[in-house]
Amino acid sequence: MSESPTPEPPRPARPRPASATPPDAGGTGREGVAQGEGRRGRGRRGRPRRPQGEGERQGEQPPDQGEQRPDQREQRPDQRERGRGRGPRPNRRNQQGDRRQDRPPPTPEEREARRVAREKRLAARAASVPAITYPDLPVSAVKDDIAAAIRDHQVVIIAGETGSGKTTQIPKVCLELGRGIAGQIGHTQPRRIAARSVAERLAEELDVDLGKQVGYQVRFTDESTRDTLVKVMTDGILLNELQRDRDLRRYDTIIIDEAHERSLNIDFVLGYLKQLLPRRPDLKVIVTSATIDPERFAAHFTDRDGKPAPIIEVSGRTYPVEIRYRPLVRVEPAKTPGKPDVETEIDQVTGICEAVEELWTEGGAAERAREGSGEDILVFLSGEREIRDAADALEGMNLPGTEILPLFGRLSAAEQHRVFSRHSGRRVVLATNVAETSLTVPGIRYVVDAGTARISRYSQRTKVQRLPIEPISRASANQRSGRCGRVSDGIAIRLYSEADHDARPEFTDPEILRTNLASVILQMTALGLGDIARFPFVEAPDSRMVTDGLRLLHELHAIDPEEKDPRRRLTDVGRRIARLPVDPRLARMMLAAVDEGALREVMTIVAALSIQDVRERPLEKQAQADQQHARFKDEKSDFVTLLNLWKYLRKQQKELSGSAFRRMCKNEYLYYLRIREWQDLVGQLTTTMRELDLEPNSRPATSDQVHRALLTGLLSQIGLYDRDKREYLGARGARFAIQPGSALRRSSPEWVMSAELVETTRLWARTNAETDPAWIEQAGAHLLKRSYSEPHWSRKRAGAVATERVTLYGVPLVTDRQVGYGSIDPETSRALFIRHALVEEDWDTPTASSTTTANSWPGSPNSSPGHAGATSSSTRTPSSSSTTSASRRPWSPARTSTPGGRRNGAADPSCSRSPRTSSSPTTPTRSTPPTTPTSGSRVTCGCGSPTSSNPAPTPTA
DNA sequence: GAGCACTGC
Repeated sequence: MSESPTPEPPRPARPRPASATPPDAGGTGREGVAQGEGRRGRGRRGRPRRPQGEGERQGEQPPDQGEQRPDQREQRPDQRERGRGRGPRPNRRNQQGDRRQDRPPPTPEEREARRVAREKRLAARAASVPAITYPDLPVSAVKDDIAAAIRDHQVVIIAGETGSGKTTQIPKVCLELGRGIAGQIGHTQPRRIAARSVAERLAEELDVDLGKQVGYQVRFTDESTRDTLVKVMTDGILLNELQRDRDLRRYDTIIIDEAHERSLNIDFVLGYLKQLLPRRPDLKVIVTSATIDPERFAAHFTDRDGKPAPIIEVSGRTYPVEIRYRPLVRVEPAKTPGKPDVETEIDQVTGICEAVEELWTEGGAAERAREGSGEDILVFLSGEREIRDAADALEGMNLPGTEILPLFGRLSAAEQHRVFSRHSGRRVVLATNVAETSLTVPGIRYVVDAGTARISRYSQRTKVQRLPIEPISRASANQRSGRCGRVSDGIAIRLYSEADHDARPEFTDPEILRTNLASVILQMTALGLGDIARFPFVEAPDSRMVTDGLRLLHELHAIDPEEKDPRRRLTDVGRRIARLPVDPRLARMMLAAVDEGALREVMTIVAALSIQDVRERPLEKQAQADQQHARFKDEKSDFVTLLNLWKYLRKQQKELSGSAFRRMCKNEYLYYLRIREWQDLVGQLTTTMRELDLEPNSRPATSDQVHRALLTGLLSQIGLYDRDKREYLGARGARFAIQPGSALRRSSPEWVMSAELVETTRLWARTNAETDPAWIEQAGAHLLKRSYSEPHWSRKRAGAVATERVTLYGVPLVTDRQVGYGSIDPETSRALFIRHALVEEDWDTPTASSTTTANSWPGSPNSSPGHAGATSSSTRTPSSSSTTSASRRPWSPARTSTPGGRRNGAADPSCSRSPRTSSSPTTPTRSTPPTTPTSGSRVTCGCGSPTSSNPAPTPTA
């Protein structure tokens, strides 16, 4: 093991290897973990994993139309050459469109050759269909009904609980119907691990090799080929394929599994399919759901006659579960007869202990447990803290032969894994919602449901994500109690009353009603779907949520809010953000990083922010883990901390063998599989950026470059420290605190930007860095509000001046900057000029070498920065010789001098208004501050570079 | 002085 090394200095310039994927760390990474890991390395039959972005780009065409356009197959030389240059580049999609039109129509011979090839492919696919048998499962009993429904309808809804076998048997019914030949059968799952295991089971039941007739694709892993008949994938993969295959031509059948989960992806796919069906009459869609609410999906997919899609119900193979209500009150008979009984509330922990005790003594349970049959108890709680409290109390009960196990997402892999290990005696597993859908805890006979969960909600008021603890819905309660009826009959105790249960909402709000819609809106705009209000969502989001999504996209420069034509609303930046497989804020950072020359660093940070933290903090060893991780900390930036960690890992990986590296990870509380995912994601982002002709920097970027790029994605997540209240003032009056664990917790710098603001017990900022109001003013120029006070005549500046106040979402960036008032309020300024300069002659006649009104222009280098807060490190160097053409300004004194030299001369190296920001393709400088000169005069900033559209000062860093 | 859960060419 190495001694705490100091993180490396910035990475030296090193040519990038041809493959964008980071070098293999050795090992196959196949250890099973509770969640999240994908099978890596090799397929089951030793087939090498297909590298990302390399080799054939399979399946852009349906198997029966397998011909690929030449422009899709290879990069054309002109595209390759364009890659290095800066400046705007033409949209490739348009080029393809043009090219398609340019292509000469096929000759009859070509057409015939294609027809023959197609028939050959179809015959080969048909011949590859394996023999189909059905195991003894509830769904097998109704397979003929399902087959008939699919044959007769374009859309079929299949409702059935877990254990019915619908997930694995329906693809087989489809194959037997002859589907999967003309196109693939696409089968979506909400989670990667599910996609993989469904494909594995299907391949096993059909007795074929995984990756041949049955394949799967999840992020970073594609175990499917053009010859694959059934492709299982995450719904995100299907969504992403839309970008290249608008009509999903490669599929002849699409199965959307677990639709009741109603994730953002599922809702988007269902809406899209609804629109697609009339264009693809040959396409069959099967939507499967738990038995809750299949009617909603049936009604969504009405046919042309307005008839809802048929629903086929499949019974599940589950055992009866007895529900007992044990509300958290204790009823004692009234002491005086005739008076009502006395109810006293008990706390949740007591309720849990009593419920566990009740189940403990349940008829013969203890005896059965001794015999080794599953008698375990699963307790559902809302979060980590509740789990710890309950665990402490249960441990205190000293139940004989009993193990108490916590289970929540942030637990280390090993800790999560304990619930899958074999054990003797009894177990009480205390879990969050992970155990409701993502993880199946084996051997559960009893459930205790506290009836609450943390639900992610987007706050309309503060535009911030919240995680409030809420009563769960009836559907969720049903799902929880169902977790104990899988191996035998079970008992579920609900720590609330039946009346409480019945009064609860039927379903949890679908994600689309609870989340910021920026990403969905962007994808829809990029796909040319037009008006969001008219998109056929299963449940349409509130228009205010749409407005908020659009607002964020404007903040990111992704859309032009003034463009009325929705097809033209997307900016170049927006089009590129839509291509990048990360959150729009993070994608924005990457594009800004290109201009800053910091793409390599920012890509690493963005990938880290996109995945779960690779740093583990086991419950019992938090101090040791913190100590290990402290080596990487940067005092001013949690982002730099991530870079330090990345550099350390790369260095260790180079020096150690695969197994030694993994040992090191474990010893230093780093999660190997997430590190692999981090590296995979950096590889994927590198590839995608390269496809956009954007290359990473070869020279290491400075911290300022990195943070300026990050800031472009975090403009509404900045904060100004309020010393009195010891908290930060954020956008729209939000007040937040730095989360403990952030390196900035103690230093509390004046200005911070945060990668994530989440409201739990209070509004917390997680992953933060110090920032600079001058940078914010520059990056947020399109969002600033300016106001002016105390206009007066300045003898010294020979012009009207006023005090400027600049705010971003209500956060004061500048409070008392003295600026020229002429362009802001010409009339008042003119009056001041007449009264003071002309009438009172309060004016020094300018000499030939001095300047006049130019200095009083807002944004001219002589206006004081005046940034709020005191720690601004970036005071601009005043440049005394700026000038402007004043002749057209009616309020300016008649005599204006034009000092020679600088004007239109060579660029002043001290000028911060570099061409980078004014001509960059990714940073439109179009902005509409109220201070744009009205007369069209041109402001120069002392070095001759024109800045006519943006009078905001451009500070140096 | 602390955090539900997923997911993308």
